Amino acid sequence: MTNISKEDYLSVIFKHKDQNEEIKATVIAEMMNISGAAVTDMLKKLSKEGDVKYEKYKGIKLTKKGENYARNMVRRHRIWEVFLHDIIGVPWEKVHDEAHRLEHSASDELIDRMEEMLNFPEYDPHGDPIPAKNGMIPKLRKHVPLSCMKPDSVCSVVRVNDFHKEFLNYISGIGIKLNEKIVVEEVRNFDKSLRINVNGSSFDVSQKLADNVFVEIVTI
Amino acid sequence: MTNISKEDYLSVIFKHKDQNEEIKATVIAEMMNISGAAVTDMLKKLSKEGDVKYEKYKGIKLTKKGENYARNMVRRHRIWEVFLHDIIGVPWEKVHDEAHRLEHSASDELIDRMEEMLNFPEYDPHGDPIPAKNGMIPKLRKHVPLSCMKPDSVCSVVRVNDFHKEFLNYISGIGIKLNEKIVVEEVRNFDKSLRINVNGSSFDVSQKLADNVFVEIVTI
DNA sequence: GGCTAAAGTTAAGCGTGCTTAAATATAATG
DNA sequence: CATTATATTTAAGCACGCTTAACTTTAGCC
Repeated sequence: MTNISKEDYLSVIFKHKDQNEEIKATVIAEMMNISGAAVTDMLKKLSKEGDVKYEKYKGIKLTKKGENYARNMVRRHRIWEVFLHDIIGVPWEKVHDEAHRLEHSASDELIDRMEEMLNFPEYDPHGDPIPAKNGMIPKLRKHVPLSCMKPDSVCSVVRVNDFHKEFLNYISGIGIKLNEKIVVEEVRNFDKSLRINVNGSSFDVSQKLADNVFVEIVTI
Repeated sequence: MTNISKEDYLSVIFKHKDQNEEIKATVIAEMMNISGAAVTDMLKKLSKEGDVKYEKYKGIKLTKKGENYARNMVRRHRIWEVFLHDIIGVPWEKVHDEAHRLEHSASDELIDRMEEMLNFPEYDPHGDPIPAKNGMIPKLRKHVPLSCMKPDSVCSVVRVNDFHKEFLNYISGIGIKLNEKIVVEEVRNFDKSLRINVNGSSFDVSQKLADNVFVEIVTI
């Protein structure tokens, strides 16, 4: 098993933990765009190497070892993201893919040096927390999807999902960025679309969009 | 054939051109630390893809296509080297390996952006020329190995070979760096070792070392 | 020119990470 | 609880980039 594949599998399993309880093989396959058979295959190898605890038809769980490995990969990825974004000026929507390619290649030494240059950032450009070298993961401010907000409330962007490039491109185009203030002007019940005001300009956004922007409530 | 392997083969062939005429399969094998059989194998594939002109037992030559590909890889590598060295502060002797891992992963866009940040450098940290986006390769100043210098002559470092980490580490330890002035104080005929003065301090260096430091003559 | 050493090639095989198709286990539903 | 749908696993096979061992060509030397 080459490291890059292993790293990708472990990262996917690790990142999923934030959201649900135990990841399904199907989900891994989907996230990585590979067949289910490939997942079963790799799980056996990862299990043999002690990175996941895995029993046929039962469940998939990172071992302590696997979790450490994965957390470090997420760390590497997110430090690259900040570096690319803040230092090199790579635009929001391109940061993820670029970082994904680079995260496997840099030495830990280089990652640490970049982290230092960046002054030990706690969050990546999408608002996701960056695990520290010692394993600590910064807490996120309490946040809800923008789609939950009521009319005439005000909120501030804490995190955005980075699954979809077009989405990131679009929202950055209308001025949404981390810590940006959003005023919810109107919520339409029939389709849950919202009229929001960002930095003085108003835009209509779908519920789907609002589902993927997470905000801290400023005024209800 | 995955890109990374192809890229390595083409780079090795390309870089060799500076020195000799036509590269031998044995040399490729040595440089890449693989068997001769693997080289033959890959040459067939590269030939089929039109990157090298290759005839059994005859010779190995890059096609125009292969040369463009290779030149771009060398470009990528050397821009990474400058970036790592100048921006991130990676020490001289670690720059090559780190860049080698990264050169396969970055997008061309990122490379261009880094080049711009660096103000379109012409030489990498070892003094090797960086091919421009349009394919132009900066000329090197006229230079000779330090080992050719006569006693009481003065020279300036133009380029160093970057094959060996310990070597780079050692020479940087005694103050040798690009454009540094070196005064040759003494040359011993029996072993061709030299006593040189760098930045006020004197050191004895072997011929072997001096063979790998290339200098421009200031005073004969 | 003939012989040997060196260089290069072929053949067979291996580990990796996939694939598809078929088999089997689990979950969901009436 | 039986049946169907879904999830997972197995089996067979493939492309890749290697390896070693055996073979062939070329180059160097007398």
